[in-house]
Amino acid sequence: MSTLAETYKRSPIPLYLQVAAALRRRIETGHWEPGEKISTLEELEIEFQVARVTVRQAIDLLQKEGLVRRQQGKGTFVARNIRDKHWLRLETEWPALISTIKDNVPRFVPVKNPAPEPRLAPGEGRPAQSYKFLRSVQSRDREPFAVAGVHIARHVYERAPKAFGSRTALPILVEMNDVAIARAHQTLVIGAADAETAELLEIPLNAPTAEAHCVAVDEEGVAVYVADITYRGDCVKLDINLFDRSKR
Amino acid sequence: MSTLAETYKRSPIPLYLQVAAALRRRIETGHWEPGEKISTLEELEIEFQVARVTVRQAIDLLQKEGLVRRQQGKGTFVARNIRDKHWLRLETEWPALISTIKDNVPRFVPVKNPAPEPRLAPGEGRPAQSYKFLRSVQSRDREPFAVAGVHIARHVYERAPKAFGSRTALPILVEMNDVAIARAHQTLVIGAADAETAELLEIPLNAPTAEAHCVAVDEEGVAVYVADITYRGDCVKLDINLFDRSKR
DNA sequence: CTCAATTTGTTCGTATGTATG
DNA sequence: ACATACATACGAACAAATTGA
Repeated sequence: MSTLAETYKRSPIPLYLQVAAALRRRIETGHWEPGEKISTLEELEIEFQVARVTVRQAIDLLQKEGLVRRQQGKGTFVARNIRDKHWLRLETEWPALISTIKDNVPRFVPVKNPAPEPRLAPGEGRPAQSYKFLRSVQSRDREPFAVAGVHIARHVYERAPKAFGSRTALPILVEMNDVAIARAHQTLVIGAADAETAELLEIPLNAPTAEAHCVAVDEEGVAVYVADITYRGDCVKLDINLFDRSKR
Repeated sequence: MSTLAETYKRSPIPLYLQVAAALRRRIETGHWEPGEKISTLEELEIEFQVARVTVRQAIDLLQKEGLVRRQQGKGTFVARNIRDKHWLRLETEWPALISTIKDNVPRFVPVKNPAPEPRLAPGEGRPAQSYKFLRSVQSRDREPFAVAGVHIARHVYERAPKAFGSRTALPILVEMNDVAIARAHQTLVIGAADAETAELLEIPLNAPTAEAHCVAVDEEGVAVYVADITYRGDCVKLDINLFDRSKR
């Protein structure tokens, strides 16, 4: 028995969209190179076990997206001018992290009242008495790639409110050489865009996202910086250096 | 004008599924606690700007999933027995990584011929002359959470074929104290499950995944271990230690 | 040039799913 | 619960373009 049908049924999403996503992926991963001919309708309808019209509907979508070009009697071909995915590297080491975000220019967006409380997991430090909450959208080439919700301990914020209102917060914190950061860490999970995030990032509702939760703790164990950053899932790439004996 | 409609239109996915996913997420993130009453149909139809029947349809789904319980005349309530999401921590540091995967018991699955060539990005080392390719499913509590495709340099594999056929490869490599690993690194992106992965992981086609690409290089600069591991997106959590002056 | 094989394009009928008011 | 409109999915048949024998 075909287990493919079971896989389809696991999702309530229309068949042609499931097929389209599978084909899109083959193109993105290079399974089919730019300019190359993809499988024929007949091969695809057999492989995916769906009707001819359904495969066509899926390919219609890809054509609208500019991913493929069709030619009657010849076949369907991957477009030649696919811009290779430009990844946004999320840094996993402190100095690199700071230096990459230093020059980001966030667009600050109004905060709905009341401002949310920072979520602090056990071991992420004691909360400060009060926080200033800022919300901003980070863009590159006019395209938004992340929304950040940042809590800054009030006593830290008050020392440079203008700076915090115009630049990303972490580098400012680092430059304050009398606010010593003792520890910083970050967790990362895969999530999905809620309505507000989807609108700010210009992505579909529930599109996959990377949700970073970043906390910096001062020498008294107080969490002076608590950020929740939601990245577009389709552009982030983590590069983790596990081990390097050659340099050390 | 409502920008919500635009957000909906960005996705071809049926409205009630988009709404269902949004509600599901509120429950999973704890926006609505177990046992708590969720918004009324009327509130939801206003918030999401859809017809009442569409909201009902969305909630029907959640009820089938066992996430909510409805009571005529009272409201809809979050189920009390939602098992809290148990995250699978992906380690980002070498010793922790090795020790956590050391005791994993993979289930090896047949490899389709021909075995794929390892993908090596620039800077990831020279390829070995030949590789042995193994494919396995990793599970926890009987639930599969990752599929791994592992390339092991042939000359390394031949020294302990039985071990490589029954345990995870990295710890075996580490134990071979004459095969010196000079560098190891890992990249991580968000992907989507293809048909084969979906079936092995028992998730819907195109469900979000975390795709890890892990490479270990020996002292001659040869990539002796190249793994592509696909994790279920709904269970992985990265914990990245950015900075810790308190211990060092 | 013609013919056949291949491949995409189009249409029809039917059944079911989605969304509204 | 009902009536309505449109979308999704199937199978089948036929049309049109391309290719090579």
